[in-house]
Amino acid sequence: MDARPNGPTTSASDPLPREFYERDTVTVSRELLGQILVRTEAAGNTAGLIVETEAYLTDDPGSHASRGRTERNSPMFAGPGTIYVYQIYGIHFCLNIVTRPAGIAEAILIRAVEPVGGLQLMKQRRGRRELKELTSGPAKLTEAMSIDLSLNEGDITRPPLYVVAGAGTQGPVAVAPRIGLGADQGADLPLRFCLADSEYLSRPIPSALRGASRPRQ
DNA sequence: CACTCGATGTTCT
DNA sequence: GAACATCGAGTGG
Repeated sequence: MDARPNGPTTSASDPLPREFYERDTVTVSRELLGQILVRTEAAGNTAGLIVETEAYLTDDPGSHASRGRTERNSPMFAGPGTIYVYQIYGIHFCLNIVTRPAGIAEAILIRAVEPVGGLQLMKQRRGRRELKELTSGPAKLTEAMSIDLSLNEGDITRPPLYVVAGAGTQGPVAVAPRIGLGADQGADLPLRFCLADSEYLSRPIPSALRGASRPRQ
């Protein structure tokens, strides 16, 4: 146990606290970049540096909650720090983290991470060796880190799935339209956040949005 | 190398 | 039928 005499007993490897998530969803989406997603389990631990997120907001036609509460999206209404895992196309899983207080359905989709721990395990689960193919997509990272519906409605502030402080955003952050949404789903809203220099993005940042902050290839 | 297409199960749009 | 995705096969520069 921690034996410090006074003050908060937090250290670099402690999960980020609930207060981190209980803020404006766009702010949290940006600030998750550069933090580390950790998955602990008996088979071994895996970890990834968060490099890409997307915000899904209230009255957002792209959100699963845009037409109200259903059995699937109910974790989105369950308060800050709630894990929302959904199955897409019946076969893949995507990881979201809820931000707003209970009753307000906003969440952040984790779209890509950079592998930083448990690489052997990730390669096994993904059936691939190339680092860039392990976690460069929302359903790739859940496969690599063994994230499925068993974690749905869980708590992102404690094991077996949580976030710890990483280096944060050191390089430029790119803001772009979200991926995979139709014209009637807010396809143009700038709610995708990326570490612009990362090699592990799910898709390239649109060239039109990549100017100023890019040093030069 | 870029692009297209079909197939894969579950949920709700 | 389409969806916040991925993979592999096929086609064409």
